[in-house]
Amino acid sequence: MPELPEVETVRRGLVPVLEHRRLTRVTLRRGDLRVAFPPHFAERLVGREVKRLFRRAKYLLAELDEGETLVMHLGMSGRLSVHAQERHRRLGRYTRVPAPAEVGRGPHDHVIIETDAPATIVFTDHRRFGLMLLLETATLEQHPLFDGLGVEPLSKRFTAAYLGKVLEGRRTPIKSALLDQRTLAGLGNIYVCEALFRAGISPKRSASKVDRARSLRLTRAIRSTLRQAIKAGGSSLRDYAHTDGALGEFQHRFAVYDREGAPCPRAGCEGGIKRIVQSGRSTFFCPACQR
DNA sequence: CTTACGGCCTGTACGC
DNA sequence: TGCGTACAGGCCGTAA
Repeated sequence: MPELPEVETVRRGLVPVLEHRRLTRVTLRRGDLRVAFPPHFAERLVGREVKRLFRRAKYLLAELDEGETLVMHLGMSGRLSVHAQERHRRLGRYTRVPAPAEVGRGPHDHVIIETDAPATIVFTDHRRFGLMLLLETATLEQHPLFDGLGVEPLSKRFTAAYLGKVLEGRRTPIKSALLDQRTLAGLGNIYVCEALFRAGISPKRSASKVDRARSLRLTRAIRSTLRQAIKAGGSSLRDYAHTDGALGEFQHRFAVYDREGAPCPRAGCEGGIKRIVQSGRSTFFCPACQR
């Protein structure tokens, strides 16, 4: 799935069942994701409290007590679904009624996390490009996964000046440079295509030849695209869904992505959307308005 | 150093 | 219907 807006939407869905909650049970159904689970992964999580749930690039991070952080990445096809458990009052005490037995029983359900919300969270990933790790909070930024990531595109540090600086001297096309998480953290193929269209920049333009005016337009286009996508709950194409199973809506607003042959949506433009392949990935753009 | 490419997995859509 | 091929939102290791 998931680029920044999708991961952010999932994060918001998980906050009520994770933040300031305790992990009561963790079950691993299979252990062969892109990165193997650390030893005793499940046992180490049980009983821990989640202090906050935040996002860096496309990573979801649950900061736990005792100085450790649970790192989650959804890869291409990962999903996190929340199944609320009921709380019944019986004999003056609250008794938990577990989620139905079929929850977490799918062939690609890898991890089941129960919390005292009470709720069951299931991590599903049929392509197994996702990962879950437990890392020390203090040295998180130095870990190879995070060391060298670019700035967050929705933070104050993301400015036209920053963009100009990180694109300087790069000989690769702007499309490829924006997909590189060291340039900017969190963009993927969809939102790069959409932002370049909004900024009127050709995906084939050399990154080093994105001038001042263009980098200003691009900065604004990236911010507006991401903000609107988050507001729409992300884009649901194949695997992506919210934690409650609802679908995102932003796919209905794509100007270029997956619209090969469609007329360019810009008023007054007679051109059509073209698809090309750049470093092995599909790029969609309007050759008439993107220069 | 930078950049390009293949591979990791499985599922789905499409053409014959 | 069945089969083969291409492709999919990410990332990493290797090679040039």
